[in-house]
Amino acid sequence: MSTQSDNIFQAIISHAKEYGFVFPSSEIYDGLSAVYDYGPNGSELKKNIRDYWWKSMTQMHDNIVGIDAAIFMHPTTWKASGHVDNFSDPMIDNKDSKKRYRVDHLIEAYADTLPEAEKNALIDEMQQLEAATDYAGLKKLIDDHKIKCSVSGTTNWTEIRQFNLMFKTEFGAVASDNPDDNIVYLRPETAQGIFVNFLNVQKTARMKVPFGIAQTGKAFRNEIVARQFIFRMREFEQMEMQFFVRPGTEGEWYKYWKEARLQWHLGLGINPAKYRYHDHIKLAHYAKEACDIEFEFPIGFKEVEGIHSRSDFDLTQHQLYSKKKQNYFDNDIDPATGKPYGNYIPYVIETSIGLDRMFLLILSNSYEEEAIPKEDGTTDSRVVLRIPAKLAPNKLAILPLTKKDGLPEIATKLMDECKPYFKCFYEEKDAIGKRYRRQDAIGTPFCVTIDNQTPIDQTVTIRYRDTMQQERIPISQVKDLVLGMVM
RNA sequence: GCGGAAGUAGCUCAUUUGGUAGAGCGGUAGCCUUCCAAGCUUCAGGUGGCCAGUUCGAGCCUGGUCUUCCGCUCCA
Repeated sequence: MSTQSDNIFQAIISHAKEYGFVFPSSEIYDGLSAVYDYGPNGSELKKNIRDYWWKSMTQMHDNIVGIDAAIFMHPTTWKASGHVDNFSDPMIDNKDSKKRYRVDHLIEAYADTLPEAEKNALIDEMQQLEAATDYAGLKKLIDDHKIKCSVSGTTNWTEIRQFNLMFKTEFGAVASDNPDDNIVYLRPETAQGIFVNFLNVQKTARMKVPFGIAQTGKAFRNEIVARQFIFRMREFEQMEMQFFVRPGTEGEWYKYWKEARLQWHLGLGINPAKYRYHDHIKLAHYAKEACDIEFEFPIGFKEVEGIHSRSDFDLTQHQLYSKKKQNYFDNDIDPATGKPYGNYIPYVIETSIGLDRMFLLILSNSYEEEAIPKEDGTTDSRVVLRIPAKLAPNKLAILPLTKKDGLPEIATKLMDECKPYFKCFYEEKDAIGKRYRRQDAIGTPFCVTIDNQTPIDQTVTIRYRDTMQQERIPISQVKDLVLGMVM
């Protein structure tokens, strides 16, 4: 990361706070690590992004429907999904070098130095201990083999501790004798709320494969390192769509959604050169094929969205753990046999985008510090957020040039006319130039100014944020003109 | 978690060796202004991150603590 892009990132964070987009959580108590709050402009922008996604999924696809599942889920959900076992890595620290290791990495690195037979025996033993979550046994394994820290060269280890990905809490007001009875997790992904409702949705909405279920909502993960502003948060919001397909067709649907999702991003008018795919080589336990859509943030190319071919892993797991059939009966005729495709567990293509990351993407892509040459030879500066008009917190600022001569009355009338259709901002104080700059700073795409000519011929000037150009139009056309640009 | 740096007004920063804090910008209210951060005036805003210690006296010295930033470590 260069110093310059680092400075831009810092400037964006400051700007976000100063103009009411993003505040550090609980700031008066010195903040809470990796948690942030969205302010007045931020919550509008975030909502607009969410709505834009939701509409593109559910309204623009007649084979995708939405749900809103609870954050709390039955704890067995997370055993079935693999989150309980696969995402709690045991860790160990060397007391001399202060280095922290994942226990499996430490033992595997040591095993690589051994002859083949000894190596395999050691790995086997480790895996059995891991499966039994026998931390004492793993520690003994490290001690018995005198495994050293590569930095300090000593065997002075702490006890093995578990790193928990999921937040745990207690369910029910009455304590149980067995504390495990009451544990629920805050969901680490929204996807499982879709999977456990697969048949409910399919039957009640009368959906036929291929079809999708969309959902937006909060998810929670204990990150090891909490940095990089809202890019990596402990509480964050996902926008996910799980698309259920006939087995054997998952390859073509994976390709379809991989392409469709990038087009969604480009449809916002963002420079294609700032995007790239990152295909996964090493796949998660549930994945068949997977890629990320990465965006060039000021901190480098980072993942915004993932497209995963999850096979029938999740539904099969839930069938296993719940003992409830998750079959779908496909009445369509298979041309190969002349008979219906019949019963099967559908395969799933997942598209999963981080709403907060998308927010940061829009902010990063929009932020610009501009130098403007003035007529007298000096230069002016402005900070402008070139937020796509359809996502901007405010669509239109209505500005009477002065507070006199009946101009505020005309402006208020225009405000009342436009308000039901899109978010407007009214301001009559300070010089017009200052008001324009304030709107630039929060990304308002259009300003109209009511001046002394307005009462005479019912025209106003409309000023465009990106070019700073203005033109004179009839006041009666303002609403439809803006509406046409923001829909 | 480890190492380094930094915490003074909403923001950016001053306050020469210890003597109870200032400026610019921003905000507020008004005047004047007919289109890009203009001018004049008004007002508000800080127990100097927090807690101890040294001292007659601490924003400044000492210790602790918290937070943030940078680097390392980890990352489905």
